[in-house]
Amino acid sequence: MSKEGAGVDLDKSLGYLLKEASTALRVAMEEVLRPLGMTVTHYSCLELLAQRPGMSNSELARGAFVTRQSMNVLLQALERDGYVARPAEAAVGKVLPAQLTPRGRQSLEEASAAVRAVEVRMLAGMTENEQESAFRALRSMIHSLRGPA
Amino acid sequence: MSKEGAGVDLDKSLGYLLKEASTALRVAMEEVLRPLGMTVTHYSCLELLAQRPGMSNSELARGAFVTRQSMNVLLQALERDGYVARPAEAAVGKVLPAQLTPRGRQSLEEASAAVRAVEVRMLAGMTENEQESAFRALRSMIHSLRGPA
DNA sequence: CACCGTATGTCAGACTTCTGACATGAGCAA
DNA sequence: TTGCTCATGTCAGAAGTCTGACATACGGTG
Repeated sequence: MSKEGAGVDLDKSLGYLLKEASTALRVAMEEVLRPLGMTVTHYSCLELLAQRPGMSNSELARGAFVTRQSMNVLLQALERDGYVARPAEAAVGKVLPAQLTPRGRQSLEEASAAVRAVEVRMLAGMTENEQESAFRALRSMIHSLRGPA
Repeated sequence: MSKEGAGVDLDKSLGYLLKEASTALRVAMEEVLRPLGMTVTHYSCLELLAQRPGMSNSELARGAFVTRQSMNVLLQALERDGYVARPAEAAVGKVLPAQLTPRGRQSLEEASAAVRAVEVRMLAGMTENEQESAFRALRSMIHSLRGPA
């Protein structure tokens, strides 16, 4: 186990650290969601629908950071299992607004509590100011990355 | 396109923002790596090997945040294509130390420059102090998430 | 009106990554 | 020594996600 190499500049890369943090968060979420029989994307979809009922498949995909094809697969499963309901036909255009069923809402409740606990744990040891500046830093990175293609 | 809903607290969640930033970074990296015929994991593996020659499959997996099974699949492809070399048998134990071939080193050079440019773009508009505090914040989050299982 | 660009929902196939499992080898303790 | 624990490399199958493609529908401009 060669633990010590050169002064690997990966240790100084904010990009690498960002991926590391994101992975740690995903792993922690998977840990608490697995006992509930839920994946992270699964949960994300339900959470988005709880906060904005009527979102379309494509909107959900953007909100969960996956392609609309992936979200479609998930939505069909969630619909089949009774967590989500969509009209059979679009009232206007092709957009099918999705909604949580009572079962979906109930399932989300446990998951949401578990995920909130993870986020609280993640922020433990950070002051309000530190959280605020981290928030602004992440916003800035996102903006810069998306800007000049 | 209902863009305005309730005051979605996802907009205030550092966890959500973390995932958003990480996704933006991954997308930006994929954009510049695709013309080079490389994926992010592909690049990560080569970069790790450049900085710490002789890393094992399992070590590389941890460094690239994937399972050792996934890294093994990638490593076999990289070996087949001549980017990486591993001894046929372990000198001691089962660990097979991997190394970049000249071709791997050359391929990495272009990729590394492209990725560095992305990171520079990401940090544009942030002062040295802001970067430093973002660094500490991410480190803190990682530590807190991994600590109390 | 017709046209074109954009966005959506969906299907199909391929790729990547994961989980589960097994055998091997190092390290340590009894 | 024997036994136990942990880590590693690897194979096989399952699950998730992606790219590519198509038909459809809206919104603007000619």
